[in-house]
Amino acid sequence: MSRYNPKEVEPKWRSRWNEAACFNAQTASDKPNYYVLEMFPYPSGRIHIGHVRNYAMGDVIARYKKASGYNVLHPMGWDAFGMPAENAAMQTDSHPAKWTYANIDAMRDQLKRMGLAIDWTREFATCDPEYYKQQQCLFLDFWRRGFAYRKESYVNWDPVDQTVLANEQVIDGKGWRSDAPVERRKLSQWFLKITDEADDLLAALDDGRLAGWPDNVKLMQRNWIGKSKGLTMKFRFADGTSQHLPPHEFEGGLEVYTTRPDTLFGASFCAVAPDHPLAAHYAHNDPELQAFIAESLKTGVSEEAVEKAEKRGFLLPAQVTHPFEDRRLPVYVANFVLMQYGTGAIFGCPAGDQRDLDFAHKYGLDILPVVLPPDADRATFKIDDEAYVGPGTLYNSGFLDGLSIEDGIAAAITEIEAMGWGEGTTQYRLRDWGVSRQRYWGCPIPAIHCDKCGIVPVPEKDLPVKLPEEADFSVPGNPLDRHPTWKHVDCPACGGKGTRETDTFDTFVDSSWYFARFAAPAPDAPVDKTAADYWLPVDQYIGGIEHAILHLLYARYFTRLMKKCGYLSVDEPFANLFTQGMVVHHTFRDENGDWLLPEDVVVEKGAARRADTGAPVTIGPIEKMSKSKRNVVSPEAIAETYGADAARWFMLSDSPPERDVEWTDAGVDGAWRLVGRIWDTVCPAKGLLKKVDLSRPAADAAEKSMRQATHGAIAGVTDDIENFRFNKAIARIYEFLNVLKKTPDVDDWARAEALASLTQMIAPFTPHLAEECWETLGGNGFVCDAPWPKANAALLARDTLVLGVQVNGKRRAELEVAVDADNETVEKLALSAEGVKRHIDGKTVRKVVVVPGRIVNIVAN
RNA sequence: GCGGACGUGGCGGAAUCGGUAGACGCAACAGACUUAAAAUCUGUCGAGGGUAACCUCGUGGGGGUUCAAGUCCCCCCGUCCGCACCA
Repeated sequence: MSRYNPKEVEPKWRSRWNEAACFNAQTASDKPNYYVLEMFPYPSGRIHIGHVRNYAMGDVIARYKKASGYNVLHPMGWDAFGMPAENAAMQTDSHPAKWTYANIDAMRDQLKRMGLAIDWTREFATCDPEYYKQQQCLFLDFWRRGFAYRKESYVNWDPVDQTVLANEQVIDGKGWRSDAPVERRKLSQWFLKITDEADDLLAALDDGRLAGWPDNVKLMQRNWIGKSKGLTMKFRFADGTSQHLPPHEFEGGLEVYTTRPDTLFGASFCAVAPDHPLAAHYAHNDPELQAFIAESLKTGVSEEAVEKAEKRGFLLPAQVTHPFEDRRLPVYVANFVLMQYGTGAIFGCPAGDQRDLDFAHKYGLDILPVVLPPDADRATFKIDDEAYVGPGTLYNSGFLDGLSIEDGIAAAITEIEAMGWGEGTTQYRLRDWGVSRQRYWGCPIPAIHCDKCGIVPVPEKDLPVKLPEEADFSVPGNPLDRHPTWKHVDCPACGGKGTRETDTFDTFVDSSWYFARFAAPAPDAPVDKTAADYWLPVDQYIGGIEHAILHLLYARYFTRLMKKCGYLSVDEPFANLFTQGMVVHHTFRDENGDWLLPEDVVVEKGAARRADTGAPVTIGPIEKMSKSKRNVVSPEAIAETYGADAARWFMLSDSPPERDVEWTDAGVDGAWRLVGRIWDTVCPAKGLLKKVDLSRPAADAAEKSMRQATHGAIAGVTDDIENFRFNKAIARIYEFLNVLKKTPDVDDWARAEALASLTQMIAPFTPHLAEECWETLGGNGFVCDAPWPKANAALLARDTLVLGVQVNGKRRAELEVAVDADNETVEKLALSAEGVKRHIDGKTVRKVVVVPGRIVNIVAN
């Protein structure tokens, strides 16, 4: 028996798969189709062990589905635009394209060495002009149909990266990548009208279209979209307080949005956001107000933590009238009102809203309770420091008195609508998607600015708008904007002088439709419709939970737009979603604060030092592996020593796939031992499949226990793979292997069945080893083409089973009984069992509970 | 603050419907092989007590429902994630 040598075996099978084009998806096939896709990687330079885990999971599914008779599409590509390439260009004085393509070459090579069942013929990078040309086509289509527009707006400006960030890229007031405090700037930006689709994006979360998605992701998206129903109404300005207001902006009054119109009778003030036009109007001649506004805007974005709870306001000269009662309400500028949500103005009901209550306390405003809690006494119920937001009955509320909150809301809306002061409306937290980035390394937005014609689309015949090859990356800012020639072009409409749009797309645009391009590449269109209809939606999408909101929401939105434009027929891109956990590791920094690779650090007794110099090292928190913090573990050393199979096996062992795992070096040995054990088990059976005809019925009925183990394993492993329980599938394979080892004397037929099944079951996990075993056993063709074994139901049934017997809920004995034994027999046997007799001796048996096939419990005292 | 998930041996984790807690792996320990080491193989491995058979305790803490609770209910503690002045 020769020792298994992955260094020889693994490359051999990879080249054989390659020659046979084993994993290329069929364009025409009568098999059912299955599209499995992992979120494509950013080409950061090297793959790390987290990538291995991610792609190994998809590979298990791909190989399992292929063996199960599907025409499988499992493609790979590169999310290749983005800032790191540009930063690298700045630092190394090279070009982002060069850096990116070099990284892609290196990572493709590494991924290929993992033995993934990928159709590499469909590979592309989003920075390929053929891809981004089609993206520009899509955009022109969207623009033409009114899904894209420009608007002047405040943006989140990252002062370090010198770029605009989406709201969702701002975390705690800081840039998601740079960690620098974000500033506000006003720029003219491109937007996609994702809010138009908010309702359908939300509805699909609940109506079964996303039944294959995890609940937590759906919940996050639901919260992100943040739909609320309420009333938009105008509070009329009181006589004599509005004569200086610009009439076109404030005609009819001050517009506010509320979800609680039932509390209108409790209103004691109105407030507008610091950046509301009304505030701006009065600030014009009021330096004090100007200062207040400036202060509020600053804290609003960057230092919310500092003055978190403090509600501050500035009283305006204007007053408004109450819609139902003859009284006036003061109007404030308040730092806790947000311009971006609703109308940027509110009415305050201190009794029913904590913020309003805090504000009322501070400025001495009336606090009139209007909701009486169910068990409260209206004579004594009072609001002190806590607003009442619970259920109850309306009171102190004129025509709403006695109504529930729900009925009160409806009645108030009806009344306001009848008065013509406003109407019931729906609001979303979700805002339109700003897609402009002031960067070089992205897909150019195909538009031309002309003094005469305004903004003109680039004609399709002129696409792609390619990035200029020469660019200056030596200073921050947008290299496209300062390029000497690139942006100067003729206006396609009038032929006069024009300038190109120098913004490029947010890279989330690139990743919003790549799955469609993989499935349906076409030379002259974004997608080939027939192929897209065949493959989409993606049957199984796999990726990190960190993309639960942004990427997944944008991709869902894009799919809807592409459907509206006739490119696709589905509106949901991903039928089933699995969010795998991340591989995490401690971060390490040396005395200078520089990040260190784990392989350069030695940790002993909780203290860390550099492997080379012995200098002390600070152990940082456990974080997701990322290139920037260098807490990455390279799979190369592992693959070099133990082979790709051991690395794959190890990454899928032990931990449930959805959970984060902390990387430890310790366990790889176990995976390597497994590889050796399987090889040692298979080797002595060389050529067995040539001797035995497994298609004929079993030779000997006496081998039932071996066959039961085999078929039990098949059933279990199959079920576990189907349900993404790879760790359990692996545990079952170990169990089966243990059984095989403990039953050396079985006939050839049963042994052949066991070993063939074992080989097939490990094939999705350790594909090279499986092929080598298959060949050794004398199997036909590739094991990856062999049909997945089917568990025989007759062999899963047992004749006897072992029942636990409890006395007063504590296990005292075990019984082996026939599966079909009746309760009386079981009860009799249980009562006479040795361990049981000891515990009921001298007691009276009060009750015997027999749960067939599960347990017996004897109650005695 | 709001919403969600989770808490099981030294470690990762298993336990499908409320039914024998700790499968499987890692680490550790002991033994075999070896001049020796590595590799491999065999065995032990929740805690406490007992020569042993076996007994007691045990799934973050406290209470409850039940013949029976890791699992269900209530309260508390802790960890993680998402959102965070959303009117």
